[in-house]
Amino acid sequence: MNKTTPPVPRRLLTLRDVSEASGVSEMTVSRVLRNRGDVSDATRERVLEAARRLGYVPNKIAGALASQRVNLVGVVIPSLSNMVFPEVMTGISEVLDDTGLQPVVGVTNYLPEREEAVLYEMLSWRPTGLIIAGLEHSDAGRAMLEASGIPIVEIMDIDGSPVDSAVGISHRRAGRQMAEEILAAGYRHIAFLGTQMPNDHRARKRLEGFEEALAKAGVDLVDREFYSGGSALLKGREMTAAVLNRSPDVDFLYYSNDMIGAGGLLYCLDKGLDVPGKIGLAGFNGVELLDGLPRRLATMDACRLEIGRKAAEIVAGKHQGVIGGEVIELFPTLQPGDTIRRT
Amino acid sequence: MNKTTPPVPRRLLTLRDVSEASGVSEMTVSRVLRNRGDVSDATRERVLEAARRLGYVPNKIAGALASQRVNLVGVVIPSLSNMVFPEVMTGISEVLDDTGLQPVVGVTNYLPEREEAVLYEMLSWRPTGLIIAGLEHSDAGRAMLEASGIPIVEIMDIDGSPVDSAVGISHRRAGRQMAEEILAAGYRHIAFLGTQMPNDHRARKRLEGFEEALAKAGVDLVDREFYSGGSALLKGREMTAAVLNRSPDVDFLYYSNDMIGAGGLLYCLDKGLDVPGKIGLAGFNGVELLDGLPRRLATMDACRLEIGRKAAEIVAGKHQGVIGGEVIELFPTLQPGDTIRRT
DNA sequence: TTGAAAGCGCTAACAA
DNA sequence: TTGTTAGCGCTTTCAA
Repeated sequence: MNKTTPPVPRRLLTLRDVSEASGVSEMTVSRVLRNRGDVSDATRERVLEAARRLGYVPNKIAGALASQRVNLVGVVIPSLSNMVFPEVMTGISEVLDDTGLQPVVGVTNYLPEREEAVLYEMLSWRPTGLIIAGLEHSDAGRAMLEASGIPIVEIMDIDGSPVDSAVGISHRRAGRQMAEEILAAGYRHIAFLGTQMPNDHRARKRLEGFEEALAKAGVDLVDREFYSGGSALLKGREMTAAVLNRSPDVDFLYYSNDMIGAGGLLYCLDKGLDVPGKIGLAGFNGVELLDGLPRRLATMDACRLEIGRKAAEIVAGKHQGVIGGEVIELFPTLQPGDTIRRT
Repeated sequence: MNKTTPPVPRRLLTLRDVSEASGVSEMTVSRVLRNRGDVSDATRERVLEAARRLGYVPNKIAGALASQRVNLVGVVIPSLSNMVFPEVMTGISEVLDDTGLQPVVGVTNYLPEREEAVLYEMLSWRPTGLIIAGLEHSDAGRAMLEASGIPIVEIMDIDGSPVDSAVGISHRRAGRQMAEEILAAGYRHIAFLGTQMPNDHRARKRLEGFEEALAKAGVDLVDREFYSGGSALLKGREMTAAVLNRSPDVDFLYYSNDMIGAGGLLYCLDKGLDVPGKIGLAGFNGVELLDGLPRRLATMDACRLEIGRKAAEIVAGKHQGVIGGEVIELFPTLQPGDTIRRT
């Protein structure tokens, strides 16, 4: 079948094989392959040639055990499918790429017990550091983090007490800010549309901040609607239809994320509703998808890229002089777009 | 600060610590923690209690080295941000969750040199198996895969020669099928809009198949437009505007993915064009986003979930009796939606 | 049912 | 600049 396949070894190659093939001690081979210590150019060449010819791939398991060093950074996030975490990952990768550290992703699906299992699994590989979304963990999870002895960075959120370091925004404040903007524009009959996720603490905090600011102005939510599963864009349409039917006097729709907000916007435009005159809309996240919609949905950027970058910097030890335990708050910008009345 | 933090150990715990705390040999502790061999209930309890109390997390590095077994499956994909790979990951996780195997993701950004680096890094952890997108790899990459001695599953595409096993669809055929559908509907002035990505071999093959089928009917592409970077939805609009300006007689727009297709659809609807009467559109992937659009874009489902599942099953050894080297072709369904004329 | 010895493949530390 | 020795923390194997 294969004409030019190099002879498939019956067992995996070890340093010893390269050592024998190059006539140099294992130790020197190890030095060459790690670019460590002084090795003569001649020796280096011999070793590299032999390693290449044999197709040797080092065994990091043995290396890590011997050196007590692992170039892995655990990243624990609730989901990959909602557009926000891929961007966080991008920020993390950007920074780690220069450091020799490798991110390893674990996904929890917003389930505390999954988080615990993922954490246990990750920590058992003794990573150099760990980045984890959110400040809320099970007691056991928190205990593991505390006992891990490595830098822990909790990301996305800063409304709470981190185990070690934290990088994020205040979702409570973000909710408040949006509420204030909406009130300032004169809307008073406001509904909330969000995900049915008891463990999405950030969405919960945004809603709390939102209602708090409304209450301060003597305004209560007129209606609320929750969904779970399915196409967010479609759900946004359906929820919006439901709310507008049930509460015809509503003049503002606050969505817990941009995808359902986009669905709501498309629905309103389909129906020929006057946006933002008769009815305003706002989402959250600042996803780039919004740029292509017929009208720009009001939103707040969640600083995803920057959160990833800063978290990676902390793990990589780039914030020198700090003994850990730093909290970095980022400040999202409110993008009023075209779906909030100008005042 | 912390009232109830368990005493933070100055060094990480080892089996020996649990052994001493429970008065049982390391070997027996190891057995208990792995549920292996016969251990009396009394001993088991003592050990588990001690491990829990100390907050012991096993060191998988040492375990893997000693046992020559690693419960990791490498997954190498080009990108996390385009909606298709998260779904593949979901399929993989679904199957692996029952097997004790853990996926570890590496992202290549469609760069062959990154792929090579990621592969090297992954293989150096001696995973149980490896799932990798695409059939095209650098020579060195292919050599590493062949020498790895583990099950390799190349996914998404079957138009080529796999190193070992493969699960995917024929993108060439998918392109042909869509072309035939479009021709059957009577469209003749067809343009292609896609990504500017020399290393997106699957998009390339779809276009090749597409043009091949057109040629068979004596039809040539009227126009083509490529983009890179930015919001796909917005780019879809811009590209569509450009094509319609440049080639006013175009009656069909074939997009290389659903996101730009969705942008194009929104643009056409904005402009009040008669879709699908005067102009038809089609994308590729079958992303759930499409469900929320004002009109359903024609597309082909890429079988992402199923590809992930099948690949994981192969790696997990669930296809017994097969000695490896199996190729599983899946058959995407063409969803004509509302953007191709009915004939 | 439990324990003791050997060693997985590599690297730290030291010696030559 | 190169080599030797002694583990890293666990599991395999074999003995008790």
